[in-house]
Amino acid sequence: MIDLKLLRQDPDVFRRGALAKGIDVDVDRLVNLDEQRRALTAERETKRAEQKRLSKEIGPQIGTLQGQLKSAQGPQRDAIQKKIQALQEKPAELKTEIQSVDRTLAEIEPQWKELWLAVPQPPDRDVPAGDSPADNVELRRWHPSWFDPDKSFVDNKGFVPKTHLELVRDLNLVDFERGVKMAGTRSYFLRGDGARLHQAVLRLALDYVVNEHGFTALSAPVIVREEAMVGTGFFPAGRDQAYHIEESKRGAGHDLFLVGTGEVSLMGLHGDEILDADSLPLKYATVSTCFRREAGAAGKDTAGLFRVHQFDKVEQVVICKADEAESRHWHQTMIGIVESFLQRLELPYRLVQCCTGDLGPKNADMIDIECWMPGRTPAPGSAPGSAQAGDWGETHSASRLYDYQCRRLNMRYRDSSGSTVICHSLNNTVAASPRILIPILEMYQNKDGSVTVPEVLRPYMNGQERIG
RNA sequence: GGUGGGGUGGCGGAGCGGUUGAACGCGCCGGUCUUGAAAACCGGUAUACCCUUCGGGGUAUCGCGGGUUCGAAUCCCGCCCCCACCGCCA
Repeated sequence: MIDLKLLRQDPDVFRRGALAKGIDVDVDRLVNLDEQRRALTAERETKRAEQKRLSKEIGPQIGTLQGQLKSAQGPQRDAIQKKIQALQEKPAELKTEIQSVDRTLAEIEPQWKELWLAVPQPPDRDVPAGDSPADNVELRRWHPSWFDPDKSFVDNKGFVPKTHLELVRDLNLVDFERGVKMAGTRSYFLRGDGARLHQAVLRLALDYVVNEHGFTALSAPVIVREEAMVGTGFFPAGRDQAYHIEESKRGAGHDLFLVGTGEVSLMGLHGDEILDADSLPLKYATVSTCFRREAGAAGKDTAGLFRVHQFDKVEQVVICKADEAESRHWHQTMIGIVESFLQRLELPYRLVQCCTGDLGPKNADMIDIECWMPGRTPAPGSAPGSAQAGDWGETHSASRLYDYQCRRLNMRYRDSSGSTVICHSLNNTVAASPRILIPILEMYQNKDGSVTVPEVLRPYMNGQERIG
Protein backbone atom coordinates (compact mmCIF):
# COMPACT_ATOMS: atom_id res chain seq x y z
CA MET A 1 0.00 0.00 0.00
CA ILE A 2 0.97 3.56 -0.43
CA ASP A 3 2.63 5.85 2.10
CA LEU A 4 -0.10 8.01 3.60
CA LYS A 5 2.38 10.75 4.38
CA LEU A 6 3.12 11.06 0.68
CA LEU A 7 -0.59 11.03 -0.04
CA ARG A 8 -1.11 13.98 2.28
CA GLN A 9 1.77 15.88 0.75
CA ASP A 10 0.78 15.33 -2.84
CA PRO A 11 -2.46 13.47 -3.51
CA ASP A 12 -2.21 14.31 -7.17
CA VAL A 13 0.64 11.83 -7.62
CA PHE A 14 -1.77 9.08 -6.65
CA ARG A 15 -4.70 10.44 -8.63
CA ARG A 16 -2.55 10.46 -11.74
CA GLY A 17 -1.05 7.08 -10.88
CA ALA A 18 -4.43 5.40 -10.64
CA LEU A 19 -5.55 7.10 -13.82
CA ALA A 20 -2.46 5.95 -15.70
CA LYS A 21 -3.09 2.40 -14.58
CA GLY A 22 -6.74 2.62 -15.49
CA ILE A 23 -7.75 1.78 -11.94
CA ASP A 24 -10.88 3.41 -10.65
CA VAL A 25 -10.30 4.47 -7.08
CA ASP A 26 -11.50 7.52 -5.19
CA VAL A 27 -8.25 9.08 -4.01
CA ASP A 28 -9.99 12.24 -2.82
CA ARG A 29 -12.25 10.24 -0.59
CA LEU A 30 -9.25 8.53 0.94
CA VAL A 31 -7.66 11.91 1.61
CA ASN A 32 -10.88 13.02 3.22
CA LEU A 33 -11.33 9.89 5.32
CA ASP A 34 -7.71 10.10 6.37
CA GLU A 35 -8.19 13.66 7.56
CA GLN A 36 -11.31 12.75 9.48
CA ARG A 37 -9.63 9.80 11.04
CA ARG A 38 -6.65 11.80 12.14
CA ALA A 39 -8.79 14.52 13.65
CA LEU A 40 -10.92 12.00 15.51
CA THR A 41 -7.89 10.09 16.71
CA ALA A 42 -6.31 13.27 18.04
CA GLU A 43 -9.55 14.16 19.81
CA ARG A 44 -9.79 10.73 21.30
CA GLU A 45 -6.22 10.79 22.50
CA THR A 46 -6.64 14.13 24.23
CA LYS A 47 -9.76 12.98 26.03
CA ARG A 48 -8.18 9.69 26.90
CA ALA A 49 -5.13 11.43 28.37
CA GLU A 50 -7.42 13.57 30.50
CA GLN A 51 -9.34 10.51 31.60
CA LYS A 52 -6.19 8.71 32.64
CA ARG A 53 -4.93 11.73 34.48
CA LEU A 54 -8.23 12.06 36.37
CA SER A 55 -8.26 8.39 37.13
CA LYS A 56 -4.92 8.53 38.85
CA GLU A 57 -6.03 11.51 40.87
CA ILE A 58 -9.49 10.27 41.79
CA GLY A 59 -8.80 6.59 42.21
CA PRO A 60 -7.02 6.78 45.56
CA GLN A 61 -9.61 9.28 46.84
CA ILE A 62 -12.43 6.91 45.97
CA GLY A 63 -10.54 4.13 47.64
CA THR A 64 -10.17 6.11 50.83
CA LEU A 65 -13.83 7.17 50.85
CA GLN A 66 -14.99 3.63 50.24
CA GLY A 67 -12.94 2.59 53.23
CA GLN A 68 -14.63 5.23 55.39
CA LEU A 69 -18.02 4.16 54.11
CA LYS A 70 -17.70 0.81 55.82
CA SER A 71 -17.56 2.27 59.30
CA ALA A 72 -19.80 5.27 58.65
CA GLN A 73 -23.46 5.44 59.57
CA GLY A 74 -26.56 7.57 58.99
CA PRO A 75 -26.13 11.08 57.53
CA GLN A 76 -22.34 10.70 57.54
CA ARG A 77 -22.76 7.74 55.28
CA ASP A 78 -24.94 9.66 52.82
CA ALA A 79 -22.42 12.49 52.73
CA ILE A 80 -19.61 10.12 51.83
CA GLN A 81 -21.67 8.50 49.11
CA LYS A 82 -22.40 11.89 47.60
CA LYS A 83 -18.71 12.71 47.60
CA ILE A 84 -17.97 9.50 45.75
CA GLN A 85 -20.65 10.23 43.20
CA ALA A 86 -19.34 13.73 42.67
CA LEU A 87 -15.85 12.40 42.08
CA GLN A 88 -17.11 9.93 39.52
CA GLU A 89 -19.08 12.48 37.53
CA LYS A 90 -16.29 14.05 35.46
CA PRO A 91 -14.65 10.83 34.30
CA ALA A 92 -18.04 9.40 33.45
CA GLU A 93 -18.67 12.37 31.25
CA LEU A 94 -15.37 11.84 29.47
CA LYS A 95 -16.16 8.21 29.05
CA THR A 96 -19.38 9.01 27.20
CA GLU A 97 -17.55 11.45 24.96
CA ILE A 98 -14.83 8.94 24.16
CA GLN A 99 -17.40 6.30 23.35
CA SER A 100 -19.05 8.67 20.93
CA VAL A 101 -15.75 9.34 19.14
CA ASP A 102 -15.09 5.60 19.08
CA ARG A 103 -18.36 4.95 17.31
CA THR A 104 -17.53 7.43 14.56
CA LEU A 105 -14.04 6.00 14.21
CA ALA A 106 -15.44 2.50 13.96
CA GLU A 107 -17.53 3.65 10.99
CA ILE A 108 -14.72 5.41 9.21
CA GLU A 109 -11.82 3.06 9.73
CA PRO A 110 -12.99 0.09 7.66
CA GLN A 111 -13.73 2.36 4.72
CA TRP A 112 -10.41 4.12 5.17
CA LYS A 113 -8.50 0.86 5.28
CA GLU A 114 -10.31 -0.58 2.30
CA LEU A 115 -9.56 2.46 0.17
CA TRP A 116 -5.99 2.61 1.37
CA LEU A 117 -5.43 -0.97 0.22
CA ALA A 118 -7.08 -0.20 -3.09
CA VAL A 119 -4.96 2.77 -4.13
CA PRO A 120 -2.36 1.45 -6.57
CA GLN A 121 1.31 2.24 -6.59
CA PRO A 122 1.86 4.96 -9.18
CA PRO A 123 3.81 3.77 -12.22
CA ASP A 124 7.43 4.79 -12.23
CA ARG A 125 8.30 7.93 -14.17
CA ASP A 126 10.05 6.05 -16.96
CA VAL A 127 7.18 3.63 -17.61
CA PRO A 128 5.55 4.44 -20.94
CA ALA A 129 1.91 5.48 -20.87
CA GLY A 130 -0.64 3.15 -22.38
CA ASP A 131 -3.98 1.45 -21.90
CA SER A 132 -3.34 -2.16 -22.75
CA PRO A 133 -0.63 -4.68 -23.64
CA ALA A 134 -0.85 -3.32 -27.19
CA ASP A 135 0.95 -0.22 -25.91
CA ASN A 136 3.84 -2.15 -24.42
CA VAL A 137 7.26 -1.36 -25.79
CA GLU A 138 9.76 -3.92 -27.01
CA LEU A 139 13.18 -3.35 -25.46
CA ARG A 140 15.38 -5.95 -27.09
CA ARG A 141 15.48 -9.40 -28.63
CA TRP A 142 17.76 -12.37 -28.56
CA HIS A 143 17.77 -15.51 -30.63
CA PRO A 144 20.14 -18.43 -31.09
CA SER A 145 22.19 -18.64 -34.26
CA TRP A 146 20.07 -21.50 -35.53
CA PHE A 147 16.73 -19.72 -35.43
CA ASP A 148 15.80 -16.17 -36.38
CA PRO A 149 12.21 -15.31 -35.55
CA ASP A 150 12.23 -12.58 -38.17
CA LYS A 151 12.28 -15.33 -40.75
CA SER A 152 9.59 -17.91 -41.16
CA PHE A 153 9.88 -21.26 -39.46
CA VAL A 154 10.20 -22.92 -42.86
CA ASP A 155 13.09 -20.63 -43.75
CA ASN A 156 14.74 -21.41 -40.47
CA LYS A 157 14.26 -25.14 -40.33
CA GLY A 158 13.06 -26.22 -43.74
CA PHE A 159 9.66 -27.65 -42.89
CA VAL A 160 6.20 -26.55 -41.80
CA PRO A 161 5.95 -26.59 -38.00
CA LYS A 162 3.34 -28.24 -35.92
CA THR A 163 1.74 -26.36 -33.07
CA HIS A 164 2.46 -27.56 -29.56
CA LEU A 165 -1.09 -28.91 -29.51
CA GLU A 166 -0.32 -31.19 -32.42
CA LEU A 167 3.04 -32.15 -30.99
CA VAL A 168 1.77 -33.14 -27.57
CA ARG A 169 -1.07 -35.07 -29.18
CA ASP A 170 1.13 -36.92 -31.65
CA LEU A 171 3.84 -37.64 -29.11
CA ASN A 172 1.33 -38.44 -26.37
CA LEU A 173 2.83 -35.91 -23.97
CA VAL A 174 -0.37 -34.36 -22.69
CA ASP A 175 -3.83 -35.74 -22.11
CA PHE A 176 -6.27 -32.86 -22.18
CA GLU A 177 -9.43 -34.94 -22.55
CA ARG A 178 -8.95 -36.85 -19.35
CA GLY A 179 -7.71 -33.77 -17.57
CA VAL A 180 -10.94 -32.02 -18.43
CA LYS A 181 -12.98 -35.11 -17.56
CA MET A 182 -11.46 -35.14 -14.13
CA ALA A 183 -10.99 -31.48 -13.30
CA GLY A 184 -12.82 -29.42 -15.88
CA THR A 185 -11.71 -26.99 -18.51
CA ARG A 186 -8.07 -25.82 -18.60
CA SER A 187 -6.95 -29.02 -16.88
CA TYR A 188 -4.54 -31.58 -18.24
CA PHE A 189 -2.32 -34.51 -17.55
CA LEU A 190 1.30 -34.30 -18.55
CA ARG A 191 2.45 -37.83 -19.24
CA GLY A 192 5.62 -39.69 -19.98
CA ASP A 193 8.26 -37.48 -21.55
CA GLY A 194 5.88 -34.54 -21.24
CA ALA A 195 5.89 -34.85 -17.47
CA ARG A 196 9.63 -35.49 -17.46
CA LEU A 197 10.38 -32.47 -19.60
CA HIS A 198 8.24 -30.37 -17.29
CA GLN A 199 10.17 -31.52 -14.24
CA ALA A 200 13.48 -31.12 -16.06
CA VAL A 201 12.88 -27.45 -16.86
CA LEU A 202 11.78 -26.68 -13.33
CA ARG A 203 14.75 -28.40 -11.81
CA LEU A 204 17.16 -26.73 -14.20
CA ALA A 205 15.69 -23.35 -13.31
CA LEU A 206 15.86 -23.93 -9.57
CA ASP A 207 19.39 -25.31 -9.71
CA TYR A 208 20.45 -22.38 -11.83
CA VAL A 209 19.33 -19.62 -9.45
CA VAL A 210 20.43 -21.53 -6.38
CA ASN A 211 23.78 -22.84 -7.57
CA GLU A 212 24.91 -19.96 -9.73
CA HIS A 213 23.17 -16.94 -8.25
CA GLY A 214 23.07 -17.69 -4.56
CA PHE A 215 19.32 -17.77 -4.09
CA THR A 216 18.03 -19.74 -1.15
CA ALA A 217 15.68 -22.52 -2.18
CA LEU A 218 12.42 -22.78 -0.30
CA SER A 219 9.57 -25.20 -0.36
CA ALA A 220 6.68 -23.13 0.90
CA PRO A 221 2.96 -23.24 1.61
CA VAL A 222 0.73 -22.73 -1.40
CA ILE A 223 -2.43 -22.79 0.70
CA VAL A 224 -2.41 -19.57 2.65
CA ARG A 225 -4.47 -17.25 4.78
CA GLU A 226 -6.07 -14.13 3.49
CA GLU A 227 -3.43 -11.96 5.19
CA ALA A 228 -0.77 -13.37 2.92
CA MET A 229 -2.84 -12.53 -0.14
CA VAL A 230 -3.58 -9.01 1.07
CA GLY A 231 -0.03 -8.53 2.25
CA THR A 232 1.49 -9.42 -1.07
CA GLY A 233 -0.94 -7.15 -2.86
CA PHE A 234 -2.98 -9.76 -4.69
CA PHE A 235 -6.06 -8.96 -2.64
CA PRO A 236 -8.45 -7.22 -2.75
CA ALA A 237 -8.00 -6.46 -6.45
CA GLY A 238 -7.30 -10.03 -7.54
CA ARG A 239 -9.73 -11.82 -5.26
CA ASP A 240 -11.62 -13.31 -8.18
CA GLN A 241 -8.44 -14.93 -9.47
CA ALA A 242 -7.86 -17.05 -6.38
CA TYR A 243 -9.38 -20.36 -5.40
CA HIS A 244 -11.06 -19.93 -2.08
CA ILE A 245 -11.18 -22.77 0.41
CA GLU A 246 -14.04 -22.05 2.75
CA GLU A 247 -12.74 -23.82 5.81
CA SER A 248 -14.79 -21.57 8.04
CA LYS A 249 -17.93 -23.17 6.63
CA ARG A 250 -16.71 -26.46 8.05
CA GLY A 251 -16.15 -24.92 11.45
CA ALA A 252 -12.47 -24.11 11.07
CA GLY A 253 -11.14 -20.74 12.07
CA HIS A 254 -9.89 -19.29 8.83
CA ASP A 255 -10.63 -19.61 5.17
CA LEU A 256 -7.69 -20.42 2.99
CA PHE A 257 -6.65 -19.50 -0.52
CA LEU A 258 -4.54 -21.23 -3.13
CA VAL A 259 -1.68 -19.02 -4.22
CA GLY A 260 -1.46 -17.94 -7.83
CA THR A 261 2.30 -17.64 -7.59
CA GLY A 262 5.15 -18.64 -5.31
CA GLU A 263 5.71 -14.92 -4.80
CA VAL A 264 2.99 -15.00 -2.16
CA SER A 265 4.75 -17.69 -0.18
CA LEU A 266 8.22 -16.23 -0.55
CA MET A 267 7.19 -12.72 0.39
CA GLY A 268 4.93 -13.85 3.21
CA LEU A 269 7.84 -15.59 4.89
CA HIS A 270 9.14 -12.50 6.70
CA GLY A 271 5.88 -10.65 7.14
CA ASP A 272 5.70 -8.59 10.36
CA GLU A 273 9.42 -8.90 10.88
CA ILE A 274 12.18 -6.41 11.43
CA LEU A 275 15.01 -7.87 9.44
CA ASP A 276 18.68 -7.62 10.23
CA ALA A 277 20.02 -5.04 7.78
CA ASP A 278 23.17 -7.10 7.29
CA SER A 279 21.09 -10.01 6.04
CA LEU A 280 19.82 -7.95 3.10
CA PRO A 281 19.32 -8.49 0.29
CA LEU A 282 17.38 -11.68 0.84
CA LYS A 283 17.25 -13.79 -2.28
CA TYR A 284 14.71 -16.58 -2.32
CA ALA A 285 13.53 -19.04 -4.92
CA THR A 286 10.82 -21.64 -4.80
CA VAL A 287 9.32 -24.17 -7.11
CA SER A 288 5.65 -24.24 -6.40
CA THR A 289 2.34 -25.11 -7.87
CA CYS A 290 0.28 -22.06 -8.84
CA PHE A 291 -3.47 -21.90 -9.04
CA ARG A 292 -5.45 -19.40 -11.04
CA ARG A 293 -9.14 -19.25 -11.66
CA GLU A 294 -8.63 -17.22 -14.84
CA ALA A 295 -11.85 -15.39 -14.12
CA GLY A 296 -12.60 -12.99 -16.91
CA ALA A 297 -10.45 -14.93 -19.34
CA ALA A 298 -13.27 -17.10 -20.61
CA GLY A 299 -12.69 -17.96 -24.22
CA LYS A 300 -9.11 -16.66 -24.14
CA ASP A 301 -6.31 -19.10 -24.96
CA THR A 302 -8.66 -21.98 -24.32
CA ALA A 303 -6.69 -24.54 -26.22
CA GLY A 304 -3.43 -26.06 -25.14
CA LEU A 305 -0.99 -25.41 -22.36
CA PHE A 306 -0.86 -21.63 -22.53
CA ARG A 307 -3.50 -20.66 -20.01
CA VAL A 308 -4.31 -23.31 -17.44
CA HIS A 309 -5.71 -23.35 -13.90
CA GLN A 310 -2.78 -25.14 -12.36
CA PHE A 311 0.88 -25.00 -13.24
CA ASP A 312 4.29 -25.10 -11.64
CA LYS A 313 6.69 -22.24 -11.43
CA VAL A 314 10.14 -21.42 -10.22
CA GLU A 315 9.88 -17.94 -8.79
CA GLN A 316 12.63 -15.68 -7.52
CA VAL A 317 12.23 -12.74 -5.18
CA VAL A 318 14.64 -10.19 -3.79
CA ILE A 319 14.03 -8.23 -0.61
CA CYS A 320 16.46 -5.35 -0.38
CA LYS A 321 17.07 -2.04 1.33
CA ALA A 322 14.87 0.91 0.53
CA ASP A 323 17.02 2.40 -2.15
CA GLU A 324 15.82 3.09 -5.66
CA ALA A 325 19.18 2.44 -7.25
CA GLU A 326 19.46 -0.88 -5.46
CA SER A 327 15.93 -1.84 -6.44
CA ARG A 328 16.67 -1.07 -10.05
CA HIS A 329 19.92 -2.95 -9.88
CA TRP A 330 18.22 -6.11 -8.64
CA HIS A 331 15.50 -5.78 -11.22
CA GLN A 332 18.11 -5.79 -13.95
CA THR A 333 19.99 -8.61 -12.28
CA MET A 334 16.93 -10.82 -12.08
CA ILE A 335 16.06 -10.10 -15.68
CA GLY A 336 19.63 -10.98 -16.58
CA ILE A 337 19.26 -14.29 -14.80
CA VAL A 338 16.22 -15.15 -16.88
CA GLU A 339 17.91 -14.04 -20.07
CA SER A 340 20.87 -16.27 -19.53
CA PHE A 341 18.54 -19.09 -18.56
CA LEU A 342 16.67 -18.73 -21.84
CA GLN A 343 19.91 -18.43 -23.72
CA ARG A 344 21.05 -21.72 -22.29
CA LEU A 345 17.79 -23.20 -23.45
CA GLU A 346 18.44 -21.45 -26.77
CA LEU A 347 14.94 -20.05 -26.97
CA PRO A 348 14.37 -16.79 -28.85
CA TYR A 349 12.93 -14.17 -26.55
CA ARG A 350 12.24 -10.49 -26.33
CA LEU A 351 11.99 -8.08 -23.44
CA VAL A 352 8.87 -5.99 -23.27
CA GLN A 353 8.48 -2.90 -21.17
CA CYS A 354 4.92 -2.98 -19.88
CA CYS A 355 3.01 0.24 -20.23
CA THR A 356 1.23 1.95 -17.35
CA GLY A 357 -2.10 0.29 -18.16
CA ASP A 358 -0.59 -3.21 -18.01
CA LEU A 359 1.16 -2.92 -14.66
CA GLY A 360 -1.37 -4.08 -12.10
CA PRO A 361 -1.93 -2.29 -8.81
CA LYS A 362 1.23 -3.18 -6.95
CA ASN A 363 3.97 -2.64 -9.50
CA ALA A 364 5.96 0.49 -10.14
CA ASP A 365 7.50 -1.15 -13.15
CA MET A 366 7.18 -4.46 -14.92
CA ILE A 367 9.11 -6.08 -17.70
CA ASP A 368 7.72 -9.11 -19.43
CA ILE A 369 9.81 -11.63 -21.23
CA GLU A 370 8.17 -13.30 -24.17
CA CYS A 371 9.39 -16.40 -25.92
CA TRP A 372 8.90 -17.06 -29.57
CA MET A 373 6.17 -19.63 -30.11
CA PRO A 374 6.16 -20.74 -33.74
CA GLY A 375 2.71 -22.31 -33.45
CA ARG A 376 1.05 -19.38 -31.77
CA THR A 377 -1.54 -17.46 -33.70
CA PRO A 378 -0.70 -13.77 -33.77
CA ALA A 379 -3.11 -11.69 -31.73
CA PRO A 380 -5.49 -9.74 -33.93
CA GLY A 381 -4.12 -6.33 -34.75
CA SER A 382 -0.59 -7.12 -33.67
CA ALA A 383 2.17 -7.21 -36.23
CA PRO A 384 4.99 -9.57 -35.46
CA GLY A 385 8.21 -9.52 -37.43
CA SER A 386 6.67 -10.79 -40.60
CA ALA A 387 3.41 -12.12 -41.94
CA GLN A 388 4.10 -15.70 -40.94
CA ALA A 389 2.43 -17.77 -38.27
CA GLY A 390 3.93 -17.70 -34.82
CA ASP A 391 3.99 -15.03 -32.19
CA TRP A 392 5.67 -13.97 -29.01
CA GLY A 393 4.04 -15.35 -25.90
CA GLU A 394 4.59 -14.12 -22.37
CA THR A 395 6.53 -16.60 -20.30
CA HIS A 396 8.10 -14.37 -17.63
CA SER A 397 7.33 -11.23 -15.74
CA ALA A 398 9.71 -9.14 -13.65
CA SER A 399 8.24 -6.64 -11.22
CA ARG A 400 9.70 -3.80 -9.23
CA LEU A 401 7.55 -2.75 -6.30
CA TYR A 402 9.55 -0.33 -4.17
CA ASP A 403 8.09 -0.58 -0.65
CA TYR A 404 4.46 -1.01 -1.71
CA GLN A 405 4.37 -4.73 -0.98
CA CYS A 406 6.60 -4.67 2.08
CA ARG A 407 4.49 -1.94 3.64
CA ARG A 408 1.48 -4.24 3.39
CA LEU A 409 3.54 -7.09 4.76
CA ASN A 410 5.01 -4.89 7.47
CA MET A 411 8.50 -6.01 6.54
CA ARG A 412 11.24 -3.68 7.73
CA TYR A 413 14.88 -3.42 8.65
CA ARG A 414 16.82 -1.13 10.93
CA ASP A 415 19.08 1.42 9.30
CA SER A 416 22.40 2.66 10.68
CA SER A 417 20.65 5.34 12.74
CA GLY A 418 18.49 2.70 14.39
CA SER A 419 15.16 3.64 12.87
CA THR A 420 13.02 1.15 11.02
CA VAL A 421 12.68 1.32 7.26
CA ILE A 422 10.31 -0.57 5.03
CA CYS A 423 12.10 -2.94 2.64
CA HIS A 424 11.85 -2.95 -1.13
CA SER A 425 10.82 -6.07 -2.98
CA LEU A 426 11.10 -7.50 -6.47
CA ASN A 427 9.99 -10.68 -8.09
CA ASN A 428 10.50 -12.49 -11.32
CA THR A 429 9.63 -15.76 -12.93
CA VAL A 430 12.54 -18.07 -13.57
CA ALA A 431 10.47 -20.68 -15.37
CA ALA A 432 6.76 -21.41 -15.49
CA SER A 433 5.77 -24.78 -16.86
CA PRO A 434 3.99 -26.16 -18.80
CA ARG A 435 3.77 -22.79 -20.57
CA ILE A 436 7.51 -22.81 -21.23
CA LEU A 437 7.09 -26.23 -22.83
CA ILE A 438 5.28 -24.53 -25.70
CA PRO A 439 8.34 -22.75 -27.11
CA ILE A 440 10.57 -25.68 -26.20
CA LEU A 441 8.46 -28.21 -28.07
CA GLU A 442 7.70 -25.96 -31.01
CA MET A 443 11.23 -24.68 -31.41
CA TYR A 444 12.92 -28.03 -30.99
CA GLN A 445 10.59 -30.05 -33.21
CA ASN A 446 12.08 -31.98 -36.08
CA LYS A 447 10.79 -32.69 -39.56
CA ASP A 448 9.99 -36.27 -38.62
CA GLY A 449 7.70 -35.12 -35.84
CA SER A 450 10.11 -35.84 -33.02
CA VAL A 451 11.40 -33.24 -30.60
CA THR A 452 15.04 -32.82 -29.69
CA VAL A 453 15.63 -32.42 -25.98
CA PRO A 454 17.55 -29.18 -25.38
CA GLU A 455 21.05 -30.02 -24.33
CA VAL A 456 20.85 -28.36 -20.93
CA LEU A 457 17.80 -30.45 -20.06
CA ARG A 458 19.30 -33.80 -20.94
CA PRO A 459 21.04 -34.31 -17.60
CA TYR A 460 17.61 -34.04 -16.04
CA MET A 461 16.15 -36.55 -18.51
CA ASN A 462 18.58 -39.35 -17.92
CA GLY A 463 20.61 -38.25 -20.92
CA GLN A 464 17.70 -38.59 -23.33
CA GLU A 465 18.24 -36.68 -26.59
CA ARG A 466 14.93 -37.04 -28.38
CA ILE A 467 11.26 -37.34 -27.68
CA GLY A 468 9.43 -39.49 -30.22
C1' G B 1 -11.34 -36.60 15.29
C1' G B 2 -10.85 -37.24 21.10
C1' U B 3 -8.75 -35.40 25.77
C1' G B 4 -5.92 -32.00 28.43
C1' G B 5 -2.65 -27.56 28.88
C1' G B 6 -1.39 -22.79 27.15
C1' G B 7 -1.01 -17.76 24.47
C1' U B 8 2.77 -11.50 28.27
C1' G B 9 8.77 -7.71 25.22
C1' G B 10 14.30 -10.82 20.70
C1' C B 11 13.86 -15.41 24.09
C1' G B 12 12.58 -17.56 29.01
C1' G B 13 9.31 -16.17 32.78
C1' A B 14 6.45 -12.99 36.94
C1' G B 15 2.27 -10.14 37.30
C1' C B 16 -3.82 -8.45 44.91
C1' G B 17 -8.53 -4.20 39.01
C1' G B 18 -5.28 1.66 40.30
C1' U B 19 2.30 5.74 38.49
C1' U B 20 2.70 -1.99 35.03
C1' G B 21 5.14 -0.58 28.70
C1' A B 22 5.04 -4.34 32.11
C1' A B 23 9.38 -7.46 37.95
C1' C B 24 13.37 -10.98 37.26
C1' G B 25 16.68 -13.84 34.17
C1' C B 26 18.96 -14.57 29.29
C1' G B 27 20.37 -12.27 24.86
C1' C B 28 21.95 -7.76 22.50
C1' C B 29 24.42 -2.68 22.56
C1' G B 30 27.64 0.88 25.24
C1' G B 31 31.06 1.63 29.34
C1' U B 32 34.56 0.32 33.58
C1' C B 33 38.32 -3.22 34.66
C1' U B 34 42.18 -6.09 31.43
C1' U B 35 48.25 -6.44 27.37
C1' G B 36 43.81 -8.67 24.78
C1' A B 37 39.64 -11.69 25.79
C1' A B 38 36.50 -13.95 29.34
C1' A B 39 34.39 -13.09 34.04
C1' A B 40 32.59 -9.29 37.14
C1' C B 41 30.34 -4.58 37.66
C1' C B 42 27.57 -0.08 35.75
C1' G B 43 24.22 1.83 32.13
C1' G B 44 21.04 1.17 27.94
C1' U B 45 17.85 -2.00 25.13
C1' A B 46 9.74 -2.76 21.84
C1' U B 47 6.56 -1.08 17.82
C1' A B 48 3.16 2.27 15.53
C1' C B 49 0.78 6.80 15.22
C1' C B 50 -0.10 12.01 16.78
C1' C B 51 1.78 16.76 18.71
C1' U B 52 6.35 19.60 19.49
C1' U B 53 9.12 25.97 21.00
C1' C B 54 13.25 19.61 18.87
C1' G B 55 14.17 19.52 25.32
C1' G B 56 10.30 16.48 24.95
C1' G B 57 4.90 15.41 25.45
C1' G B 58 0.65 12.16 24.31
C1' U B 59 -2.12 7.72 22.70
C1' A B 60 -2.39 2.63 21.43
C1' U B 61 -0.42 -2.34 21.75
C1' C B 62 0.31 -8.30 27.15
C1' G B 63 -3.26 -13.79 20.71
C1' C B 64 -7.93 -11.13 18.29
C1' G B 65 -12.78 -8.79 18.98
C1' G B 66 -16.52 -7.12 22.27
C1' G B 67 -18.25 -6.13 27.42
C1' U B 68 -18.02 -4.66 32.86
C1' U B 69 -15.50 -0.41 35.52
C1' C B 70 -14.05 6.31 37.09
C1' G B 71 -9.78 2.86 35.80
C1' A B 72 -8.42 -3.86 32.67
C1' A B 73 -2.35 -7.66 31.05
C1' U B 74 -5.50 -8.67 35.46
C1' C B 75 -12.87 -9.71 35.71
C1' C B 76 -16.89 -11.50 31.93
C1' C B 77 -18.38 -13.21 26.80
C1' G B 78 -17.15 -14.73 21.84
C1' C B 79 -13.37 -16.03 18.45
C1' C B 80 -8.44 -17.44 16.76
C1' C B 81 -3.97 -19.88 17.44
C1' C B 82 -0.33 -23.07 19.63
C1' C B 83 1.46 -27.31 22.46
C1' A B 84 1.08 -32.42 24.59
C1' C B 85 -0.99 -37.31 24.47
C1' C B 86 -4.35 -40.79 21.96
C1' G B 87 -6.74 -42.19 17.15
C1' C B 88 -6.10 -41.87 11.79
C1' C B 89 -2.45 -41.01 8.15
C1' A B 90 1.41 -39.36 2.98
